[in-house]
Amino acid sequence: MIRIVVVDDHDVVRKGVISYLETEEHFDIVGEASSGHEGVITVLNKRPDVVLMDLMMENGSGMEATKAIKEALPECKVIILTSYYDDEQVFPVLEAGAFSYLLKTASAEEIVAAIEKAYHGETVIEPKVAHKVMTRFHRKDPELHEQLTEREREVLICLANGASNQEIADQLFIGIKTVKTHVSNILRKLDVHDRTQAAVYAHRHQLIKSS
Amino acid sequence: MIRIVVVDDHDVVRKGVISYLETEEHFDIVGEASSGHEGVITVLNKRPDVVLMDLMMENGSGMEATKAIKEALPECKVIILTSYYDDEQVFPVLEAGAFSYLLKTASAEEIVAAIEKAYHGETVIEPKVAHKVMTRFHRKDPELHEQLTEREREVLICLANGASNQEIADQLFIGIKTVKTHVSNILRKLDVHDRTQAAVYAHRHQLIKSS
DNA sequence: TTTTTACTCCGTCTTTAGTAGGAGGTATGT
DNA sequence: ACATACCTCCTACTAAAGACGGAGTAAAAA
Repeated sequence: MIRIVVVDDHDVVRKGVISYLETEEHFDIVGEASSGHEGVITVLNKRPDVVLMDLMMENGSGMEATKAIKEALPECKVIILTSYYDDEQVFPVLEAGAFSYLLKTASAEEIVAAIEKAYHGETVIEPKVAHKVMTRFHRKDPELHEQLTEREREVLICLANGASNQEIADQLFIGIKTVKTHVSNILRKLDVHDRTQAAVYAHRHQLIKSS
Repeated sequence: MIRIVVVDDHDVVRKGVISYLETEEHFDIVGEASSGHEGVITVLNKRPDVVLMDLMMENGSGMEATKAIKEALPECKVIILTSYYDDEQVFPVLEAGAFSYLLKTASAEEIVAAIEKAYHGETVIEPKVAHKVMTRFHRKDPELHEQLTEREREVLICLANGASNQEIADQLFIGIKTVKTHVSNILRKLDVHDRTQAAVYAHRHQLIKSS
């Protein structure tokens, strides 16, 4: 089952796409949203495998939503489904983390195929823009946590098990001040704003086994 | 591969048990410790499937360690391997979360079998005490998070995605004071001390998909 | 109807977390 | 000899989290 969320502010389009996708037995539409902001919340709660995202929406752009989703759920594939081809939009949204880029003129079969391919890690780009893209997006960004030192990794593991700074200090036999230094460095390197997000990061990236 | 940690303050016993267990190809001794306190840390970091735990240890009892492990990693099976049969000890340690209870007089084959059974969810209790136990430990404790209200669950999901109180307030369209109230109630109901532990709880119990 | 539960919000207080910047020690490699 | 990276600890500050107690509302259950 491929878990899917559809984000489009045009109700008719959204409902239509959904009802069609539902005819596919191995698709599971776990959520829908009518704005980028709603979309992010829905995606965070439902944690789908694939997101179908409209680029041009009234309140809250699909681009920002894509960026937010990509940051929070790097494994989640966002497929941009846009009304028209715009050179200005393509690259920013791909940089934002979009996985595939389709036009709404695509056939239903093409969209189904794109979802399946995305699920298996294969990108589909509209032919018109494909060649412009192929060159630039084969660099996978290095996992952020690879920047961490050994000690920082140890601290992160304790932190991600729910330990307070004082408890980490006790477990690693260092001062709480030192722990704070490490934590600050971890937060900076992982690009998160507090320890809870760092703990979430650790669990999402399986630095900690979750079950 | 069954991942195992051995905790025993008697070096000879510990080393002996380990070297025997290592002859089993499908066993992976991922850690060892010589005290309950060390044991907890090792288990949290290594996250084994099964823990062999001595009950009577000098510094830090196996009972407290068992309790700590069970709280942090409910899926981790702790097998108590004790020197003698003591009515006073059996029930507390089983209540603390021990999964099986063996005497050190057990044969190596019995221990191996107990590990394999524990891994597959089957409890082994020393015959002498088995009948006393069978009656009392078939109640599975209710998942703590079932006590949460709908709203609290929503808050927990946001929290476990790394949101601050203010961000939760914005997402749910309520005041930050209200969020604080909910968070306090969540912490109490989940029996944790801060939001990071609550986030960890949510990920461990799969209230949030972790990947 | 009364009671209970859930959700909302408030003020006050204490503790913890996190930032910023500096600083000394120890490796390690250039 | 020098530079770099890491680990350690420090002070001082600000912001956030959390505890505690109180309180109003609405809906559901007794």
